[in-house]
Amino acid sequence: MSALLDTGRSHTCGDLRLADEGQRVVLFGWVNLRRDHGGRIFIDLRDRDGLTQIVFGPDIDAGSHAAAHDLRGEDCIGVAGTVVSRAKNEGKANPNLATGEIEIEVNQLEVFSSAETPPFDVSKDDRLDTNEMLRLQYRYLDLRRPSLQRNFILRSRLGTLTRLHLSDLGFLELETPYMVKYTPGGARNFLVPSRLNPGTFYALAESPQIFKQLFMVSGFDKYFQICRCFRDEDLRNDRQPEFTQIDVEMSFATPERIFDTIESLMVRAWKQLLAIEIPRPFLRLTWAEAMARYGSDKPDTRFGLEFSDIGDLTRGSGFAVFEQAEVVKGICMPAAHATGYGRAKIDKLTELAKKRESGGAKGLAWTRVEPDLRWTGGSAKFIDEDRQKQISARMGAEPGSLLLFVADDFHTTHAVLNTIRLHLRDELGLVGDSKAWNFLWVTDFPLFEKSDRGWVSSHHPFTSPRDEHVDLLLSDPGKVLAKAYDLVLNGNEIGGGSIRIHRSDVQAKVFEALGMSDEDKQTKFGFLLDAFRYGPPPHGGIALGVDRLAMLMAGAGSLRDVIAFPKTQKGQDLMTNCPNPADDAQLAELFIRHRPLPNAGPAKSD
RNA sequence: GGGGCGGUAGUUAAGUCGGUUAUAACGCCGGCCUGUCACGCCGGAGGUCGCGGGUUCGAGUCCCGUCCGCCCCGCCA
Repeated sequence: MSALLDTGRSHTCGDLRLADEGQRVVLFGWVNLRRDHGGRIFIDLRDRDGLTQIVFGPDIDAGSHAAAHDLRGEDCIGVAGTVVSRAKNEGKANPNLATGEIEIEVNQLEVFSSAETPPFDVSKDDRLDTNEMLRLQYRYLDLRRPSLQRNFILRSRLGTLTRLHLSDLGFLELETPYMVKYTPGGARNFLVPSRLNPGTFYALAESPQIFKQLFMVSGFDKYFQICRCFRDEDLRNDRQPEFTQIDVEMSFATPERIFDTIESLMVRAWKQLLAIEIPRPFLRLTWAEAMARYGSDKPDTRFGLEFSDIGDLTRGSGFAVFEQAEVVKGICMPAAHATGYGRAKIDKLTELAKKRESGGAKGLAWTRVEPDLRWTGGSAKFIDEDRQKQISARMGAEPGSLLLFVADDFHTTHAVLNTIRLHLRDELGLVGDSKAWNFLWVTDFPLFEKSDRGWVSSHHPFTSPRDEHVDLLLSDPGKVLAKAYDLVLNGNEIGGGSIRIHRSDVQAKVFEALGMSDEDKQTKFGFLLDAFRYGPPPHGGIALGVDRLAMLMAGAGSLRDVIAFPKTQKGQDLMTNCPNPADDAQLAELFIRHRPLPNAGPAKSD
């Protein structure tokens, strides 16, 4: 039996202040750091709320003092004692601690459990520089660190606030299945074999998309859910195989009504969780404009270096590189940054521009701008002076500016200049310690994208085209714009959605444009098409990535720092050693035959 | 599927041109210490240099293969 446990905790380790002096308190927590001076032992006691210094001495309580000698880092203990002012107690306040003006003189110590020496230093929290493999293997210890605890406390509050806010606005939180019908196309699914139906599979839901639309058909006109989604694609720093989204759908929606809902949620979250006021309405850019000015559908609008289209000015210049290209665009580096940007750095940029993963330009043209806006160096000798001045003026150049050009097809030019622009952002520290939060709606995405298998949906096949483009669906699918939108924050896509199709004739045309056979439609989405025969309301919605939101709000460097038990880049959980092989009996029950693998073993065996 | 970076003590890292017993800091263990807060002082233990093979008189170092981690491209309706 534990006396202290029965008494109960009176305060957390972040609670106590000078005003509490003289109180008898009970604290529970972990030994963070221990400073043993012989006759005085100081311990920083840690819980998720903070640190409190506790003091042991033979004159305070001989038994506790003796026992404290054997305490070690990460022991879990309970203490009872008196709150005293450090100043009055021949000590000094610690300005680095919220509780730094007081300490607890302990006269009752109980060791709930002692800890082995941890594999890494839990108390050192300033840099999470331990090998991430080890951190993930001992995730429960990693999660004891205050910086990670802060992230998860923030994340928890974001969820609570979202539920409150959307409920206030009249939304219902409804659940949809995670085990759903397998429909190939789109993101790769995780499959779950069905024992009761041998040879068949469920898929783990990659999104609640179709079900939330059916909720609209059912008349639950405002729905939301904070739900998990599963996609069997390769991982990235900001991509995990299972992730959480705030899923929202509204009947009788317009894009503006959805923007209003989401903007109010974001503003409230930033205000309550970060004490930051975000101005409304958020900036809006059409997809075409975003591509033209930034070469990206998720532009970072915290800094300039926007593109200039100079195709019309280079026509007839005689400079083959420019003349033979479909699109000629440039970025103007202001003199302040261009000074000291020497030939070596320009060569590095050229190298970057040529890399396949940057977009693979044939080269990077450049020049410097003179006081009279004429050029020197680089491409100067290929362009006559009149054109030089015109281009300089178009690009907003000043004396000393460095101009960078890419001339290629539409896709390559924009992709490469986008890479260059983001590279310059990081290299020149253009956003640096900026506390800017630039929210942006990107609207009017193309409905379809060209792929090697023909036209495919940019968003998903239930996305509504703009009304005036319905007639183009079959005649000129590439020109059709969608009632689709993304929410972008500082260059990160944090959400996306659309107004959906609710008219079966329009849906039929979209399926046709996508080259889906009648059979295909019926097997994959028959139930949805059926549902739409019974008075579906016009509707639309959006999904926000909770993990990315939490990552940005917390200032975390990786999605893994806001997911409690994340997977590695190979999709493994190093703590539980998952995924792992299933035994033959279970496989037999599922009618799955075990075949020897080419080269692979279990997750990790040593 | 492709490109790049990395793996040395419990942790973080150094390790030159291939050459003596593989270093340092922190942590850990023992001792001393009544005002520290990254406490201090004295002493000590701790290594399959990711793994396998090769070159060499000799490999942490060079070569080949392989595993794992991270970042990026493809992929993510």
